[in-house]
Amino acid sequence: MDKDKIDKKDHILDVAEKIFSDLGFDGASTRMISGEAGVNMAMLNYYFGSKEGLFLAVFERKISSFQTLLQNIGNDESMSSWDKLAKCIDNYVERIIVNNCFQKLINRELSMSKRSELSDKITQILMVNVLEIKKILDDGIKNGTFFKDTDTPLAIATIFGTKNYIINTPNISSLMLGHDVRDEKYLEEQLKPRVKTYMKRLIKAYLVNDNDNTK
Amino acid sequence: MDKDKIDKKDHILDVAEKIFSDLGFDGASTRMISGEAGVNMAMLNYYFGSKEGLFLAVFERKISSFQTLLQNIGNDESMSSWDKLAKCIDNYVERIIVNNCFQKLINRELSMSKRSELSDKITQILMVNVLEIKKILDDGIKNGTFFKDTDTPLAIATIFGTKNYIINTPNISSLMLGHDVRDEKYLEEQLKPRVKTYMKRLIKAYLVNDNDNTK
DNA sequence: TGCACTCAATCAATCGTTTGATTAATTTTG
DNA sequence: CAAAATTAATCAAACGATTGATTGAGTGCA
Repeated sequence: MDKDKIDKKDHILDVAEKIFSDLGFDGASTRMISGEAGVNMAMLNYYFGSKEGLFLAVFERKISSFQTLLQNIGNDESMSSWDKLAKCIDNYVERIIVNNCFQKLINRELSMSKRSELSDKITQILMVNVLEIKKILDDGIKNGTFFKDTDTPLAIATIFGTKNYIINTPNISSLMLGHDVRDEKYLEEQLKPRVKTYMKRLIKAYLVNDNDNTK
Repeated sequence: MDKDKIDKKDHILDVAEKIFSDLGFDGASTRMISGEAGVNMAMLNYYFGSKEGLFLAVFERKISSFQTLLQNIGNDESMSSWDKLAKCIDNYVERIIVNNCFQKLINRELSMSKRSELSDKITQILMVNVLEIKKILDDGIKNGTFFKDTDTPLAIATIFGTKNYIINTPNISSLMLGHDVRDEKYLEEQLKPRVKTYMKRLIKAYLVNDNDNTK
């Protein structure tokens, strides 16, 4: 039946996403993916044409779900600049667990030196998030809520970069934290609230500081 | 002569570093490296044991000088905790931006979770640097210089993560900053001092804050 | 029968590594 | 000192394994 075919393709994409995320494009083999997915190896080429076609299919599926997710970021006029930013941070940290293996894929692709159509597409989509936060920061500086000499681009790099570091280098962050950051229970119950608290305190100390912050 | 042998090994390491950085560990082949370096393929195994051994040799050469630098800072009794940390940040920013293509490689390999042998060794080497900074932070907390409720592991994640984000996602950070972060002149003359200033101000605001920082 | 799907078997290419022979350099020995 | 013995360095060739991809025979359903 048609639905079964779609389910099977989707299942292959699920497995491929995981394996590509763990091992990279070169490190992942088509045999491994087909074996893990429980399908014949020839199915990958039959469905997706090639290994690269499979990789692109994984990406496009994720990106389309990303785009709809981004649409419900609204601008609440009743909130202060800081409350908006705090809510952004909370929401952002909240989402790191759901897509964390895909996040690794995205960052690895973006770090490749060659400029591809794919990385341009990813950049464009991620910039929506970035610009959302940038707008909040700029507004807050304009209305005097935030430190006027704030380095906005670097502050954004800190928010995204800190999270990326924890997720993308799990070996190191696990050693630092004393727990396996890949353990979902620990992630949900301990690390998530901890990162939220830390990130807001860090950013607030930098942005909303009324003593001498110039040296 | 002995010096020639060292020069040849060094030349191989130079070439290997470039190719590994461009293509990743899996993407780079031993044939490509030996061909580019103008040596017989067997020499790689003769000198470095294996492809992985070659990679680790490249890696250790890169990081060893930074490691001793960090240790010298940490062991300097004449500096305050904050001055030590500030110097670490300065040196770190100074260093990574020069070697940014290799840094990207390291992060790519680390983000692949399953390759046990290689990533474990990289982790082990990088942890020396992490622990050096952790020691400075812990000392500063103990002697009252730093905020007592500092989340040390996450603060470290911020230092490393912010820098990683800037250089690993050059497309995005270039758009944010309004300049191409891959332009070496801009990197050297503008971005580097800017990141140093920002990073120290950010960390200081978080660590050395005497007003209410608990909410 | 016709069509979409599935499979084991196999393809050529490339991978990292090993081998055995050869040359260059060094040390030991008479 | 010179010949001999030993070690180190280098090379072309080939190793077995694995890679992504293809084949052609078969499957079951419409």
